[in-house]
This record gives sequence, C-alpha cells and structure tokens, in this order.
Amino acid sequence: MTDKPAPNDDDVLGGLAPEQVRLRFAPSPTGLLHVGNIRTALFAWAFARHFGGKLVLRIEDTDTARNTPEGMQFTLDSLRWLNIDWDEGPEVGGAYGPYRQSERMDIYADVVAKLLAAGKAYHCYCSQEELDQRREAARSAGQHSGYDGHCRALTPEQVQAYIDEGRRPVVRLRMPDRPITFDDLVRGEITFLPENLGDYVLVRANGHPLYPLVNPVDDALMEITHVLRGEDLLSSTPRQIALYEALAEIGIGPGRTPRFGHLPFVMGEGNKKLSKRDPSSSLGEYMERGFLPEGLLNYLALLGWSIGDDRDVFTMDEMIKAFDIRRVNANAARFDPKKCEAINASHMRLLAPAEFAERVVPYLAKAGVLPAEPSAEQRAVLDAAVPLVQERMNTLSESVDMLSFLFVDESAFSIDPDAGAKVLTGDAGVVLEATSKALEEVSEWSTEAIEQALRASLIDGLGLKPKNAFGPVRVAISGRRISPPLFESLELLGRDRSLSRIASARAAVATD
RNA sequence: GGCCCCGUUGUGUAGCGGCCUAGCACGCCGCCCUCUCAAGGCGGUAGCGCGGGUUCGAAUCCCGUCGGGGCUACCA
Repeated sequence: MTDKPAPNDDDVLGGLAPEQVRLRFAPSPTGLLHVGNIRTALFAWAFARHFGGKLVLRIEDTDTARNTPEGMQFTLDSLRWLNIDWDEGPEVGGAYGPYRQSERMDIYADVVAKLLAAGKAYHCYCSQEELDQRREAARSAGQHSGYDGHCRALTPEQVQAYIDEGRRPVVRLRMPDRPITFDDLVRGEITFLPENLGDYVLVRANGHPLYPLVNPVDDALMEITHVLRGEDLLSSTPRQIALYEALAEIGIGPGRTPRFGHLPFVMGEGNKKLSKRDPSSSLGEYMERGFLPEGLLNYLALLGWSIGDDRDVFTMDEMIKAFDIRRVNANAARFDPKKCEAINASHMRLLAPAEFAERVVPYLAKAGVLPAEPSAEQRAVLDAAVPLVQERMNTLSESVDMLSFLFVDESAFSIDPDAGAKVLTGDAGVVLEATSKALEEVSEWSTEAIEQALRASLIDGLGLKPKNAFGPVRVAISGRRISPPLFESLELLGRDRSLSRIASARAAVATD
C-alpha cells in the first residue's frame, strides 16, 4: 500500500543523494495565499520532506507595485497556519540568504555585469514602438513573433549613435541557436525549437531586474535542485534553462540546471483558472469557516495526486511517505467545494475528542459564546458535548450554531424565528406542558431517565409520533430545529435551565 | 496567427497491453437505521472526446482530428 517503495527514485533524484534535494516555494507576497499557490507549496513541501531534503522559502517581491509591506507577513502566516514549514527563508534564516529578492538587488546587478562581460547577454536599444511594429509585421506574415535579434551584433558606432539619441538599453539574454529539451517531472520530455525562442529581456531600461532573470539566478545561487511551479511557466522554461547554462559557464551557482515539474492549474467554475480574486480561492475563507489545515491540504493534494489504494483521506505524514512527483497528473483539475468540505469533515471525525474541543474553542470565542479561556465548568460541558457534535460538523465554525445554546445565559438565549414559526405552533403548547410535567418528576437528571420519562409521557401518553413529540422540545431548549441529540442535550443543559426554557417557549406559543 | 501543454462518469482520481462486462471518493437519487441533523449501512445513476492504425487482444502504444488551456511584455 502506501509504503511500497517509490520505484526509481533515481529517476527523480538524478544522481543526488535524497537529502541533497532542495526545493523552494517562491510566492509573490500579494496577500493571503490562494488555493493554487497552496497546492504548489504543498507538493514542494511533500517532495522535500519525502526525501529528507530542504524546503526554501523565497519571497519574490521585485515588482514593487504589486507588493505591500504586510503582504509578506500574510504569506508567512498562511504557511504557518497550514503547518507547511520551511528550512530556510524569512524568519528562519539560512546560508543562502537574503531570502527576499528586494534585498538581493546588488547580486543581480553583479550577475548581469558578468553576463554582459562574457557576451552571454547584450544591450538592446530598440524602442517599444520599433519592437511592436516588427513583431506585428512578423505576426501577420505568419512568422514567429519573438525578438528578432536586431541588436545582437551592434557595432560600437551604432551603439554610440543610439546613446547619442538618448536611448536607454535593456539587457537581453543571447539565446543559443539549438533546440532546448528538458524532461519535465510531470509531463515528460518537452522540446522547444530555437526559432521560437527569442532573446528575452533580463533587465529593464531603468535598471530594474525582471523575473526571468532573478528567478533562475536565485535558484542557481540557492542551489535549488528541483523546481515545482504552475504550468503557466512551462513555456518560459527553455529560456530559463539557457540562462542556467550561461550562469554555469561563467561560474555562478553549482553549474547544474534544476529539474522542473510543471503542475496543472486548479480551475474554478467553467473552464477558467481559479481566479485569485474569487473568494473561494483565498485561504482566508477556509480559515474563517474553520477548515482544518490537514483537511484543506488533503483535499488540495487530491487535485492532481492520489495516494492510491482506493482511498482519499490521509494524514500529511502518510502523504509525505507516499508522495511521488511522477504520479502527479498533468491535466487541470476543477476545485470542488463540496468535496473539499467532505474531506475536511472526515478529518474532523478523525480528531481525538480532546483535540477537537481544543480546536473548536477559538471559533466559539470569536462568536462570543465562550471566553478565550473557558472556565473549568465550561470546559467540562464542552468535553461532554464534543462526542455529540463531532460527527455532525463539517467545519469548526459550525460549532457556534451547534453548541451556543449550552453556553449562553438565559438572557442571551433566543429561538430562531424560523424554527419557532414552524415548530412552536398551537399544539406545541400541549407537548411542552406535558414535557414540563414529565421532567419535573425525573428524579435522576440523566439522559436515560429523561428519555424514559419523555417517551412515556409524549409517545405513550399523548400518542404522538416521535418527530412531533420531540420537535417542540428541541426548539424550546436549543432554539433550533437541528441540534445535538435531545436527551443528551437536556442532561447537559441541566434541569433548571431546561425547565425554564420550556416554560418560556410554552408562554411564547400561548401568546401567538 | 505561432509555440507548448492537456483530454477516463457531473467533479477528483485508479488504471501503465489481457485481472476492465473500467475500481474508489465527492455529488445526485432511493432504501435501512433514527428524537432533528449528521454519521453509518445497502443499492442506483453516469465515463475511456472522435477517427484511423499496431496487436491474437487497447482506456492503456502510434498517427491524425476535434475540443480545452497556457505562453507569445521593459508583470510575476
């Protein structure tokens, strides 16, 4: 089953010892992570942990316009909440830092100078208009629309002329004139022909280094061995490989190109990639609704990967043990909120009762049902209630509706209007009256005695169907039509509060 | 337009030439259980995009086709 040895790990490791594996997760810190990014992080993490290697966290914040100061903190908070830990990166340090690209600008400048000096890169003076024009011409002629190499071999005189015109050059990488092939970890061998690979821009005219430069440079410098990322970067991979090779030739980094694995998209409704702006894609929603990190992660893992064995609920330890990047599907997967919740619900039921209680407290506290530090009595009630609700909840926040009636004091207790209107109708008065009478005579306030008394009185005595008999009582004491089991709830509530709620419900019925 | 990737029930997947009259899960439908709601149990619904090959035999290999997606920036 899950512990069958992963076949041919050598194929993935490419000659490395397992513990030499180094992956990185390199988010752009724009806020809370969204599910697509989270899955990428999860796979990289599981990959690194599987082999006992390292996971590096690198913040790609070179696009100042898109990053906010608090963005990075959100990103770190997201990962911490998910329990995806990193061995090197912000707040933990490491030998390859700094781990924020905005702090590495001098490194990029130095690398670019060396690439230029070695002839691996060159200055390009073409203006935007000229480029657009030539690209449009090539395109309408059915030609490839990449950069045409116009400035590849400028003479010193031509360069001087451009400078005299006041032009500011960008830096382009000189792409090799041969096919570039790589063996993608999830897709197999992929080849790009040189005519489709134009020299691309590494540094803007204003000196700002761009992603296609800084990403490979940092991966090389940080000695990343395996890169897992979204498939949107697939077509830029050959360009990056060319950069790696150039870097190797001028002695920057370990001289080895990492292996790439391009993960399929996570799709939303229809055939669109799940939008970052879609609320259902942001981690915030899952945190608020009370998903378990292990539940969310388990579901996300299913989007493209499977543990096999005809099962789909597993722990992160099991995932780490079984994870194999070559078993990741290459086709895009649609995010299914229903199944996500179902998987989460399975994990909820897997929790030890004490752990379940522990996790529920913050949600009850946030709703004002319990203080952040519940009293011993409140703890006792909660512990007793957990077994009653654990298998009835899909997310932790549902605990509020499920349990608040046990904790709120009588002045704050209220009956859901809809439940009252539907259940506490005319004949409910009779039921509640009989209930009061029966409960007053219960000598030992226990679930068994309560059930016995109510059945004798309402079912046998009044000849009611169970549903009609217990419905009004349920609404009276819990305020809702859906609640934990009735007799247990009555026991937990206590005689006084139970009788008092039944009495006020009866009064409410009478005044209708 | 060019280049690249992808294609098993509604959704996610298993399947790596015979074990497949295609398994599992979620969803949906029905039944059982039952104090509500769940959980649990049982059963049902629905799929290999299409067309050619290769082979004794194809969901599995090859080609084509159609469909979907990505990239094609001085964003990441």
